[in-house]
Amino acid sequence: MAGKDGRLLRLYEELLEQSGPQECNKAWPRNEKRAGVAWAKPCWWPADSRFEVVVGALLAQNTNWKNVEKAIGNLKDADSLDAERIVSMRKCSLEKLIRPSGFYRQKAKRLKTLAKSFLVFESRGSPPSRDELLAIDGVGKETADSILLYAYDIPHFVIDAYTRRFCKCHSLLESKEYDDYTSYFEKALPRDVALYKEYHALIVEWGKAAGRMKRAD
DNA sequence: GGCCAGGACACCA
DNA sequence: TGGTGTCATGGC
Repeated sequence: MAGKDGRLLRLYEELLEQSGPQECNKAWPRNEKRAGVAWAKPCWWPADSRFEVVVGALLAQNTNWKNVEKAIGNLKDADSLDAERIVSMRKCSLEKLIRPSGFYRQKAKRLKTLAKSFLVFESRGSPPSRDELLAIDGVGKETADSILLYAYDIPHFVIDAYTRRFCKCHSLLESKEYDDYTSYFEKALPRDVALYKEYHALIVEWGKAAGRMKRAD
């Protein structure tokens, strides 16, 4: 572990001890219909398929996860949580289904574009690169890293509002640059998908608990 | 009624 | 390059 930030690892161990593992290692059935990279369901990220992770990553932008769950629930109820269905359905119909997630007009347009790209990645049988994701309208760095880590098991540490808050609270780092956080975490931690998922999940749960405590004051 | 929540992008100086 | 406005719902 030479060269790695011991403090970040110690904080990880503390969170793990306090909250327990957020992500189990159990391999789930490969339930993707199409060819592609093997899909093992991540337990912490609530999704039944790779495409559901992709949809969740986009819909979660600047909104509460409960609103995302409602939108995804609507898609499931309409039997429309499927890339081909989303590509082919009318935009106004998609808007109605994802309305609870907020910014629904913008997200419906972007979701259709993302679903089209998803089909390309699946049909060629290889995961997207980060640059390919970033070239898609509505996919920024956080969304791209969430998709790579949770949908494709590619080690990119996800920097979200909770991660920034965690770094600030523990006086680790404070910056406006996304890449500053990325390089901090990825230099300090061993490059490991399970570790990245678990650490991010623990940070999110830490952030939610901190938020609840703050509101209770 | 106001604030916040697992962002991204366009526009302007 | 940095700041600001826009997109919008739902829970507390």
